Amino acid sequence: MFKENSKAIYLQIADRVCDDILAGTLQPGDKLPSVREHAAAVQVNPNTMMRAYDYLSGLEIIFNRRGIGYFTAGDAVCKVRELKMRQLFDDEIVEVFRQLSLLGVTPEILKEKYQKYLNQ
Amino acid sequence: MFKENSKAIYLQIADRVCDDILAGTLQPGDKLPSVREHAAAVQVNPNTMMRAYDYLSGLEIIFNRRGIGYFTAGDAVCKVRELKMRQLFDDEIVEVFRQLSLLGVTPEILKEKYQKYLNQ
Amino acid sequence: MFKENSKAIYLQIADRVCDDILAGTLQPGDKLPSVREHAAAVQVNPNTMMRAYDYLSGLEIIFNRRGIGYFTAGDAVCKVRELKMRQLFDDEIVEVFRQLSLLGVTPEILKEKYQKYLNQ
Amino acid sequence: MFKENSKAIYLQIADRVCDDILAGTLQPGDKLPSVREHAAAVQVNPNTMMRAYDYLSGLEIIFNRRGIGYFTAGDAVCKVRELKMRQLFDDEIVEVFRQLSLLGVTPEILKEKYQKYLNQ
DNA sequence: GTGGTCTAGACCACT
DNA sequence: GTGGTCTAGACCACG
Repeated sequence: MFKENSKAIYLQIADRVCDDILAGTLQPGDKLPSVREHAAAVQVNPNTMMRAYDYLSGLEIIFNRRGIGYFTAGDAVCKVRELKMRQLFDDEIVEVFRQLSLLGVTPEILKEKYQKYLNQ
Repeated sequence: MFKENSKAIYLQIADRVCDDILAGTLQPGDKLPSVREHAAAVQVNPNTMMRAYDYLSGLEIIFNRRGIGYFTAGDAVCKVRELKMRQLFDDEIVEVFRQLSLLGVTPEILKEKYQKYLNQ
Repeated sequence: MFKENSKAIYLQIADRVCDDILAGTLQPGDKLPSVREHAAAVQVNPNTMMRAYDYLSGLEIIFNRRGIGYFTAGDAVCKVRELKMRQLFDDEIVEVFRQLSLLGVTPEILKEKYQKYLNQ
Repeated sequence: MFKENSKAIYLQIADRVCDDILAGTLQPGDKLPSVREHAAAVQVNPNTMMRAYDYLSGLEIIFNRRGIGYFTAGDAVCKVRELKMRQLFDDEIVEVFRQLSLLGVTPEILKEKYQKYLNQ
C-alpha cells in the first residue's frame, strides 16, 4: 500500500488526504474516517494514523471535535494549495529545474513532457 | 552550507560533485579533493564526506586508487547523465507532474517558470 | 458555543452554572433546566449535560429530586465560593503567578490588566 | 516527577525547557541533552521525550541538526515569551480574571497576593 | 553516537 | 464510540 523506502508513512497518508481535499472527494466540513477505522482500512497502526491526523491538524487543514472526530477545515482547500505551492516552487521544483538545466532540457521539451503526462 | 531538513547531507554532496562533472569543472581523470580536505572545506564530518565518495564509487562515477585518492571515471559524464535522466523522468518528475496537475498548473505556466529560472 | 480544545465541555458547562449561582441568576432552590432541554439549548450531547449535572451534584452544589429535576442547593453560593476560592488560590493562580514572574510582569502591570478587564 | 492528572507529560517537559530558556539556563545555540539521555534523566520513555522535542521544534523554539542533536534557536527567548504571553493573556488569565471578579476580588488584593508570591 | 519511524498494546477521558 | 497519551521494544538512516 505504501512505498517503503521513500517518505514516512504518516506523511504519505497526510499527502493523500490533501489530494482528496484538492480533488473535492473530501469537502470542507466533512468528517474524516475515525483514526481506528482509517488505520484498519489502510493497514497501519492506529498510532501512525493518529500521527498523520495530528500533523494535518497542526497545519490547520483538519480540526478535531472532542469525542466526535476529525473534520476538514473550512479553508482546507486554500491551506492545502498554499502549502503545496510553497513546497513545490520553493523546494522541490527548483531542484528539478536545476537538474533539467544541467541536462540541457529546454522549456519546450519540458512543456511537451508535461502535456503528454496530462493527456494520459 | 547544506539544508538540514531535506535530503541527507551526503547525497547533497554527491549531487554537487555530479553537477561539477556535468558542468566540466571536474574533468574525467581529475583527482577529487581528499576526504579530509573536502570535508573541512564544506564543514561536514569526514565520515559524511567518506560516505558521499563511497556512494559515488558504488555508482562507478568516481573510483579510488588506494593511498592516492579518488578520481572521476573516464565515462563519468555519461554515467551521470544516464543516472540523472533515469532519476528525473522515471521518479521525481512524475510526482511533480502529478502535484502540478492537482494544483491546476498548465503546461504554459510551467514552461514560463522554467524559462524564468534559466534566465536568472 | 464551547471551546473545543481547552477544558472538557462538561466542565465548562458546570463552570457556567456556578457563575450563574454566584451572579444570582440562579437562586438557591431554583430548578435547573432539564437535561434534555439544556443540552438542546447549548447544543451538546445530552450525555455531556448529564455529566455536568452529575459533577455538580457530586459537589453538592445542586441536587436531584427523582422524576422532577435538578435544583440548586440552599448553600450553593457558599459551596461555590469556597470551591472556587480553593481552586483559584491553591492551584491555578500559583501557576499563573509563576509564569508571570518568569515573563517579568510586575504587580503593577497585573493590577492594571485586571482593572482594564473589570472596566470592559 | 510529573503531575499525573494534569497536562500531558510531553507538554510538561516542553514547558520546563521553555522555562529554562527564559531563565537563561539554556542559552540560544546551546545543545539540549540527547533524546535518550534526557528521557533517562527524567524517567520517561524516549518516545515521550521525542514528542516534547518534536513539539518544540514545530514551534521553532528548538531545531535539529541531523545526526548531532537538538539546539535552542537563536530567537528562542523571543519565541517563548511571545508564546507564553499569548497563552497567558489570551486564554488562561482571562478565565482567572473572570473568576476573580465573580468572587469580588479587587485589583488591589490581587496585586498584594502577587507581591507576596514574588517575595517568597 | 544521533534522531526518526513504526508496531503493539494498554489505559484514560470525553461525547 | 471518539481521540489522546504513554510504554516497550524494534529497526533504520545518518554523522
